Amino acid sequence: MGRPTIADIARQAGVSKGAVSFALNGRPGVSEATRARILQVAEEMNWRPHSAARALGGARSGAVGLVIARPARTIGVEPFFAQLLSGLQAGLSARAVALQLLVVEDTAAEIEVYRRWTLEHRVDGFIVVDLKVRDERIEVLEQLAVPAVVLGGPGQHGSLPSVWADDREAMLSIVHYLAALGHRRIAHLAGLPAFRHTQRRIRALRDSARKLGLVEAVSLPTDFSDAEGAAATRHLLARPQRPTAIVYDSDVMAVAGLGVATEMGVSVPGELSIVSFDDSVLAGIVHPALTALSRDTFALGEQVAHSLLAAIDAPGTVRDLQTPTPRLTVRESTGRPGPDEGLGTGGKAV
Amino acid sequence: MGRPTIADIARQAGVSKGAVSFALNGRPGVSEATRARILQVAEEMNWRPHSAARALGGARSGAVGLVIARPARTIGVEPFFAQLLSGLQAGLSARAVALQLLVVEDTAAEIEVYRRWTLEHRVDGFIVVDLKVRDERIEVLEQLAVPAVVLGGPGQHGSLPSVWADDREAMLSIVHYLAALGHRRIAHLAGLPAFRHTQRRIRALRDSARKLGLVEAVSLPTDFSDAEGAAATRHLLARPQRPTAIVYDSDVMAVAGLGVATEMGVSVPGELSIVSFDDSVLAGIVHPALTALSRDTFALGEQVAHSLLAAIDAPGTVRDLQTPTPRLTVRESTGRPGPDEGLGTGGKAV
DNA sequence: GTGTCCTACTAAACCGCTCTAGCGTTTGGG
DNA sequence: CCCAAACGCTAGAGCGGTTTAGTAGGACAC
Repeated sequence: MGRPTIADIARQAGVSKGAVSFALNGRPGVSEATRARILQVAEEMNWRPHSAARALGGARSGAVGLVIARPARTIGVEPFFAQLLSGLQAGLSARAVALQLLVVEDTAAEIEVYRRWTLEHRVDGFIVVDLKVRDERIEVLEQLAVPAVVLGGPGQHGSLPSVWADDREAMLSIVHYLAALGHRRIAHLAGLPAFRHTQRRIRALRDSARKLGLVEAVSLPTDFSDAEGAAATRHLLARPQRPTAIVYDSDVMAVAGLGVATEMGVSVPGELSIVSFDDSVLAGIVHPALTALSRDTFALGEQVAHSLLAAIDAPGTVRDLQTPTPRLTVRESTGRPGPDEGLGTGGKAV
Repeated sequence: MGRPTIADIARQAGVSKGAVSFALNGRPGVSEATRARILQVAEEMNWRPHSAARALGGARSGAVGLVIARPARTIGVEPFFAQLLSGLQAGLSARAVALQLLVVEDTAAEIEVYRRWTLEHRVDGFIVVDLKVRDERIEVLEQLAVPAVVLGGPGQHGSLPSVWADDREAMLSIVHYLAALGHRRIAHLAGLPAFRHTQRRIRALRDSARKLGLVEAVSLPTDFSDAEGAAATRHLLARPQRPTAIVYDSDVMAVAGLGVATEMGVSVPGELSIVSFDDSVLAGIVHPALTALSRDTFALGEQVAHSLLAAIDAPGTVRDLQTPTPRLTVRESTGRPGPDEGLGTGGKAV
């Protein structure tokens, strides 16, 4: 005999299939004595529900989907994603829900996967990341009427609930910290300009620069890659009037920038302060260790998982959820600007 | 009406459900004219197969499983896993097979998941990583008679096919390179001693040390974490007779080690050469950039995916597959040992 | 003309589970 | 004491596909 089915259990326990189903799913309709007996037989036969059979009959598929539209080879670079993934896992596996992961090339392909997986009943819901400024995915998901949770808000994501952190407030805390140290020329190596969070950070920097009376506060968009991070840093440091502090939107870029500074003989933090908008082991192990915005990405993933599970259980009832604002972890890469602040004498000071 | 089923298509096209099934799956039993008509109707109705319905009836579930037994929070640290994942994705998505990912705490839990997912028909096969010295997972999978591919060999994985690279040869290439530069005291910060590849690397170092007549060649086991990597490095560098070169089993540890050396005033590569057994962006962006063993982890993932798909299609026919031996990428962290080689004068030389 | 084979298709069983309708028995209220 | 309600359970109809057994009709050989 192959794997046992509820019919086998029913025969063994001397009851009907229906009774077995009730007993195994903890729902009323059987006496406690019968339930116990059925459970014991099921245990003895090492029975497990056949996930496909359960998913048929209109029930849940027991999986949720995460589709990421980025060049496949770049995913490995971002500690952020891996951390998020681990957190999602933790949140989902508590309820024995599986995660279906797919990396695609672009948003069109991503949307196609949303369509397909929904129609195929392959997943019960989706997690949406990398929210764009005008995001077409939102309305597709709304139209498909499939539960979904958006990572990154607030607002601008239609009827879908989101889990978000206050990027604006975080950027302000960085700028205030740098300004307090005496920095007046701050550069910002931003991420992809199409992303909403990139826009929010750029705007926050501009606003606070005006309020604090900074001499310069420029945001340069990049593609998050170490290559562009390094190139932009080189460009900035070669200018006659160079910034005394650079804020990087990802830790990979920050480390790459640190490498460029070292290579160009610009001392950190003596002549240049570096702040990373993302924290990970990476920021802590380089030398000097990077001052970075710490947030618990793992916990974020767990939170997203919980919101999604709630949205699947009771669509329409889940509200947006704000996670704690990332806090600045001061390490060794930031300090007062040198005496020749912003005059660009060529990197030999201190 | 909800989503269309084959019954809807059958009605619309004026044929039976069976005919529709034949037509949609490209199997004989319908005329070309009828097939074309059915396909067109299916297209018009935007029909997609219900994955659960298909998986019932004994067919494939269309997903494969990857279960990783490591502390959840550490996964994010290893670029290796993320790269592997991306490669797996690429290999699987070509055949529209999904990847079910799960991070568990220990091997016992991992085995339980193999059992569960197999009995639940949730996946069609597994990818096994982190092969241990005496690995109990192998026989569990053999007993479950589920297709599986092991990453890391050769040998010692029962009847399961494996995809592997020659760790031994790779380690030899590192040692030869360092010896040729003049190094006689080499330390090796290894990974978890329970892993087979850790053992192979340790043995390779010991063998070549003997053959090349090195003064010292010690392997210290770690847990792959940046913390242990840093601690062990600190310990090594504080010894009176310190090594002139350290080989790290992961890039994260190598970067952490570089940080410690910098902090202790030990110049790299002047007084200490550093080699990482794993390459990733990380190794290239720190300063000095790390000499590292490069292998195409993404391609490795693709290869594993292909082997697994083949094993699912035709169990028992898939052979072990060796991937290209990683090659050393020489960057800036290695050089000739200083004149005070191995005498440990306190890190002020050069 | 009859028997045989093939093609193109239909009808229905089946996969394993869920869920509803229904039925016999016990329990409680008036 | 009788009827109604509650309980504990059974039978069986789906869910959406796949697959097998069976059949009608035409081509062909003898």
